[in-house]
Amino acid sequence: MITNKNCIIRLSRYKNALYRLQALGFVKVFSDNLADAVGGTASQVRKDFSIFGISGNKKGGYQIDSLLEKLNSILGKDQLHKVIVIGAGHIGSALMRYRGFEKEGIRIVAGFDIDPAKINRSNPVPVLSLEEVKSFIKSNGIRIAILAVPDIAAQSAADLICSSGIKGVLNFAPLRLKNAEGCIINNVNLEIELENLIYFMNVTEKTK
Amino acid sequence: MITNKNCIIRLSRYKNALYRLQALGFVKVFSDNLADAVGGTASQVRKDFSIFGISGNKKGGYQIDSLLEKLNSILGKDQLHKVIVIGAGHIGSALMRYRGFEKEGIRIVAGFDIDPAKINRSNPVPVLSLEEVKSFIKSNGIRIAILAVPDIAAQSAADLICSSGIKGVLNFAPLRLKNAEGCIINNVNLEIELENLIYFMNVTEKTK
DNA sequence: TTATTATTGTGAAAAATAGAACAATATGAT
DNA sequence: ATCATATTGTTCTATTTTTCACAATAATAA
Ligand SMILES: NC(=O)c1ccc[n+]([C@@H]2O[C@H](COP(=O)([O-])OP(=O)(O)OC[C@H]3O[C@@H](n4cnc5c(N)ncnc54)[C@H](O)[C@@H]3O)[C@@H](O)[C@H]2O)c1
Ligand SMILES: NC(=O)c1ccc[n+]([C@@H]2O[C@H](COP(=O)([O-])OP(=O)(O)OC[C@H]3O[C@@H](n4cnc5c(N)ncnc54)[C@H](O)[C@@H]3O)[C@@H](O)[C@H]2O)c1
Repeated sequence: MITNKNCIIRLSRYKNALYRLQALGFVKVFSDNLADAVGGTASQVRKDFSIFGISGNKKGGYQIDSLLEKLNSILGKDQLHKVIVIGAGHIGSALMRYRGFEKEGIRIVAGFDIDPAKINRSNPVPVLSLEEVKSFIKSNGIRIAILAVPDIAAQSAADLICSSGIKGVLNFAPLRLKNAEGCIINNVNLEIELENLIYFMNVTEKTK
Repeated sequence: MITNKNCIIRLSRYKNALYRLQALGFVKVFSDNLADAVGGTASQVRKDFSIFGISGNKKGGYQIDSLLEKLNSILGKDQLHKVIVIGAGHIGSALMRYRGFEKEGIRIVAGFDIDPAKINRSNPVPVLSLEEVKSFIKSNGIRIAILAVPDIAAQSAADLICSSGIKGVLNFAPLRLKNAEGCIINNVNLEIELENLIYFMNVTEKTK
């Protein structure tokens, strides 16, 4: 089993680059084209493919369409993923209004909030009461949730949705959540992203 | 020079955990407490500290206050960082309204948009015209920008701000930007984050 | 004071990841 | 039909990152 997160991120990048190349009319691609496109080495591209049993043609490179098919299958993109958002505040609303996920086969189907003032059943993405979340998850077979509630509420919200059948959570609250058995929690911590950027800005500055 | 991004992210996590412990009244901490708090191993905590010349006391652990001082200094948190946001749309507005950055010494001082309808000089965080961005960066000594414009506009916006003196960019547009010499661009790609989550959900499901 | 214990700091080992090298081979040229 | 060339697939090598292990030593107890 591949546990290398960076490797999987590269697969996503290859896939995105391939769509761009395809849109430009290209039919085949070489490992060094892909390396250029995502900022890696040709050797790593081939190694990544080799790990997943993807092969091309000696001297002929890779057929973009069949390569995309394989990558999409590995990345689970051969099906639509329904996602819910917990917390319809600033971040939650921005995500619910974002139309860019659809083209990736990711559809935000509903938001949930504890504040009655946030509830709106007639939105393009309806915002429902948190009390309905359990039954919504079960009856719609939802497996993925984005957590965008205040820090203080994040753990209890995570517990609630995981016990309702959610298998993967993308958490925006800047704290480490205890994850329930069988549920993966990934974090998007923007404070830390900025701190990281600042660190590397400072060291490159000093080195120069 | 340390180029290990994960290591720097861990330093941020240690720092955050230390503030929580401090708030709970703790004065000293051991490597295994920190390991528990951030989800790592005690020896990695000590190794991370050792890399940066941070030392504690044999049998006595680490003094939280002096440890925080050192981590904060490494992470550049002994000064306020002024940040601008380019693109006052969904994501940009959410970030500008977010009050959680202040406690991290990160202050969003202005937003910029190309759409006159988005301009609002009386907001708590004013939204100005993109035409003003160059002079704003120079006269306020801004070094960091968050890029939250549509994909199609991202490269030209990045070029503009980097040539105006920005040294670090946190980019939300889901594409790889060519970075100008002397300017670091880090990406927050939520599509890829979700894809990654889906991949690992699927493999753990299959393995189980 | 001396012994015991807990914890650090770090060098060495192991594991994971990336990169280089090159044989194998398909393609296109002559 | 043969040769030259370009590109893959994979093995081998190098680098990076993590973990282990334990001597050094400070704190505490006897
Ligand atoms: N807004 C940002 O730019 C930003 C940046 C970084 C991190 N974050 C983090 O993202 C999270 C959300 O931030 P935000 O700015 O959107 O906050 P927000 O206050 O705007 O929105 C939070 C929403 O969650 C709802 N809520 C509270 N408890 C709930 C519960 N138990 N179940 C469901 N809904 C609940 C609130 O009613 C509110 O609508 C926070 O943890 C914050 O730290 C936000
Ligand atoms: N909203 C989300 O949840 C989300 C999620 C993932 C990625 N993103 C990415 O973040 C970026 C912004 O998304 P959004 O939803 O906030 O878009 P948006 O359309 O709501 O906002 C973009 C803003 O940028 C402004 N703009 C356009 N060109 C500009 C320029 N050259 N300079 C300055 N401002 C300019 C527009 O006027 C608009 O106000 C996009 O690249 C998007 O793909 C957004």
